[in-house]
Order: sequence, then C-alpha cells, then structure tokens
Amino acid sequence: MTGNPFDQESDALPRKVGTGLSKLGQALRSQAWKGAGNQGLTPTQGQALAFLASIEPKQGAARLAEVAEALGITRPTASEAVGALVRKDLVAKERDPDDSRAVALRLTEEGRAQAGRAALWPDFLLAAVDDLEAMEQQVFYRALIKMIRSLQQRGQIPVSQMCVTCRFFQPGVHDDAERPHHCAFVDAPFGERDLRLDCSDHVAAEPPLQETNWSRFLESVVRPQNDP
Amino acid sequence: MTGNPFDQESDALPRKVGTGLSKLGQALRSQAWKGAGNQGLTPTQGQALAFLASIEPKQGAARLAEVAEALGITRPTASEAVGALVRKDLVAKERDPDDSRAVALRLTEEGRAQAGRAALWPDFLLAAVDDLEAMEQQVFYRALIKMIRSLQQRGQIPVSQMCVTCRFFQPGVHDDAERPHHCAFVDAPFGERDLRLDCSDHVAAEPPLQETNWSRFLESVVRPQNDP
DNA sequence: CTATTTAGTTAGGAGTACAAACTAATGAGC
DNA sequence: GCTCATTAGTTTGTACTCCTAACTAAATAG
Repeated sequence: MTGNPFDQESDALPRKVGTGLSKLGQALRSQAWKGAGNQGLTPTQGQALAFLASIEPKQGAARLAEVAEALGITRPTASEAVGALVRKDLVAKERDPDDSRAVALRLTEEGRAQAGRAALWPDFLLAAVDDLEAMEQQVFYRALIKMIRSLQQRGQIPVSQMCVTCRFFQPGVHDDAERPHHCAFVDAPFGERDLRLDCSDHVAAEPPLQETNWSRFLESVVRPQNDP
Repeated sequence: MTGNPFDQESDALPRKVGTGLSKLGQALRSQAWKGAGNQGLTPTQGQALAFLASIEPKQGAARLAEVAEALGITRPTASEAVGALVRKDLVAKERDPDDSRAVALRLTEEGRAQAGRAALWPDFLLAAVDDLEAMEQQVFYRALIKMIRSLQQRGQIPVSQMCVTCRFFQPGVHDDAERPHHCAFVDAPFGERDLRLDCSDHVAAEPPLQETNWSRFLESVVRPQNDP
C-alpha cells in the first residue's frame, strides 16, 4: 500500500477557502484601482464618494468619523481622502450647525453624478457570478452573509446596514418557503435572496433581539434534502 | 392590493453577491495591513515575500516581472516593494547569470522565516469560515474555484497554480464519489475538497485540454438532489 | 468654570501606485 | 559583424494611502 498523498490533509478546507478569498481580494483590489482610476479617483476616494451617496437619502450630510468608520480607515486617512474629493469639487465640506467642531459632508451636483458610476465598480464580478448555478449563487450569498456577520461580531469589519441585524427584521415568520421573512419597515414578506447588506432604512436591533433573530434565521433554511 | 416592494427586484442576486464580496474585500484589505503590519511589513511586501517563498521549491529564484505579475501590480511598484525587502535583508537580489539584465530574487534565511508567518494572514477568516456548515463550505469552495477561473479567463486576475488548469488534472475518472478526480503527478485519486489553488507542481495544460477538463469537472458534481 | 472628552487637522515617515522616460543587455535581420 | 527593435529593470515625478503622535477647538461633566 503506497498511501495516498491526499490522506495527509495538507490543508483543511477552511484554509483553502481563505486562500481563495485572498485571491478574490487581489482581484477586488486591482479592479478597484482600475475602476476608480479612469474616473480620476483612487479606490479610497471612490468608496468614500459611494458611502456619502448611500447615506444621503437617510441623513443628508455625513461626518468625517462616519466615513472613516465605514471604510475601516483611520481619521487622518479619511480626512486626506475627503480633502481630495473637496479639491475635486465632488464634495462640499461645511461646519455642522449642531456641533461646530464637526463637519457636514455633502455631495455636490457633480459628486452625485460621479458617485453613481463609482458605486458600480464591483460589477466586474457580475460575469463571474453569473457563471454559477442558481443554487450555488444562493448558498454563496447565504454563506457571505454568515461570514460578514461573523467578522462584524469579531470587530474585523465595520458594521453594515444588513437586514439580519435590523430591528425590523422578522425571520421565518411566514410559511411561504419563497418568502419566509418579514420586514416590519415596509411591512412585507420577503425571501432570503432579497436580504440586503446595505439598506438605508436599517436600524440596528438590540443585541439580544439580534441574537434570537439570528438563530431563527439559521433555522429557517430551506434545505434541498428535507421535503416533508 | 398594496403590492410587495420586494417584487421590484431592486437588485439582482449577482449584484448583491458582488456587494458582499466587496465588504469581504474591505476586511481583507484592512486585515492584510494589520497582519503584515506587526511584522514590520506592508501588505504588498508581505505578499511579495509569500510569493517568493511559494516559488522557491519550484524554481529557486524569481524575477521581478514575475512578482509584479503575481501580485497584479506594475513593475515599478514591484521594484519598490522588493527594494524594501532587500533593505530589510529578507531578500537577496542577484544578477541572473543567464540573462544579465534580469535579476534573481532569493529569500535570505531570515526572509524564509518571515515568509512563513506572512503567508498566514488570511487565517483571520478561519473562524468565520468555521461558522459555515460543512455543506456550505464545500459549495462555497467550489463557487470560489469557478469564480477565480472565470476571472482568470477574463484576465482580471493573475493566473494561479490551480488544479483545474493543470495538465496533471484528470477530473471525474473515478467512481468513488468522495474522490472522483485523479492527479497524474502524484498518481493518486482525490476529491473536490482536495483541489488546490496554488500547487507548486502545477504545469499549465494546453487550452483545449483545459476546456475539456473543465467541462468534465463541471459534470462531476455530486448534487444532493440526484441519487440514482 | 476648570477638566475631560470629542471632532477633526497637521506633521512626519514609509509605502503604494501609476505613467513616462531611461539604461542595459538580448536577439533578429541583413 | 552590426544596426535596430525588444526586453528587464530602474529612475523620476506626482498623487495618495496609511499609520502614529501631537495638536486645535468646541462640547460636556463635575
């Protein structure tokens, strides 16, 4: 018996997944540079612009610290990036009337236009995602949600406006396998594929509620195996 | 009838997947900075070091252009990053004897040691991946492989030493559902979970062979639904 | 009404990224 | 053999990214 070299489980699956994600991360990094680049922006600037646009319908102006937090960078770096956007006349920096040490960041007309384009850069992935089968896409998305939540919980990623941490999220309350969840904000049932990662109506739920919702969500899976 | 707001399919699943991956990309970016940071390296330097270590068993020395290609950066940037590694005595830069305009990059003793640690940074994802169910991990890994191949095909990611493009890869030749594939290099059957993304024994297959292998691989799925 | 906490900026240092221009060494054609 | 184009890598110059540490200035606490 010669022994199969693959028996020595050289590298466990989770680590392989990590490797794969790193490779994707590389693509993400270099494409971010390209995508923003032909708009005369750097990736950080593009992301900052997109963030400002995403927050606009919700609260109008944003603070610098919010930008830093959302992008996972330090305040000085955010200050510099926003400064560049101001120099390019894409963002207006005013004093916040309520707190005069804070700034109120607002998009200019031109900034709003550019933000739309800047938010589109991850679309280079679309073709690659389309190559996946429908079932794969769904499992992938669900796995992504789980991982993002997990990373968030560990403080390794800024908290995002995702349904699963929202107070309006009511998982698994409907019998419809297609739409088991309910959004109390728009008062409508919805399915797993409709879950959002950046809903502007998001309001964080209290931690205990988040916990119970999360376990309910985990139980709500429609597994291909069990048909009753 | 009030109409369910989710009916207007605001954003298709593939785009949501893209959003999710961007968020993961953000985590990857900031963690790369942290991970390499407490080794006194920057992410690029860390990646370059890891690349040199990965190529060492295969060909010993590497060229600058290879580093640039592997990291998806331009030559000047690679030159600068490698320069920093040389300054830190982690890499030795010699003239290539075969072509005296090229350089031969080699790890120093110290460099080899640091490379091991540098390659470990994506491990911060391990905990998040462990939260996934076994089935999810497998589907996720498979999807990752598909996406990476797809991006590679489109030239949006540097080609990597992955089994599915290797001349020694023989997909779906065994009846064993656990180990349907065969590696002609080590001459052993292996399963989907053993597929590698960066095998040092990889030799690229000719495009036509790659194509036929790929379709065979796609057919080799063990779907949970169909039991014969 | 001082003392502490915030919001944001500045300063300084190492690096990342790019394009464009520039050395050298190779290789191909005549 | 000797140009001439090609290639490997470096330099130059500009604009940012990212950090830490030190710094204003306004807001709040005691």
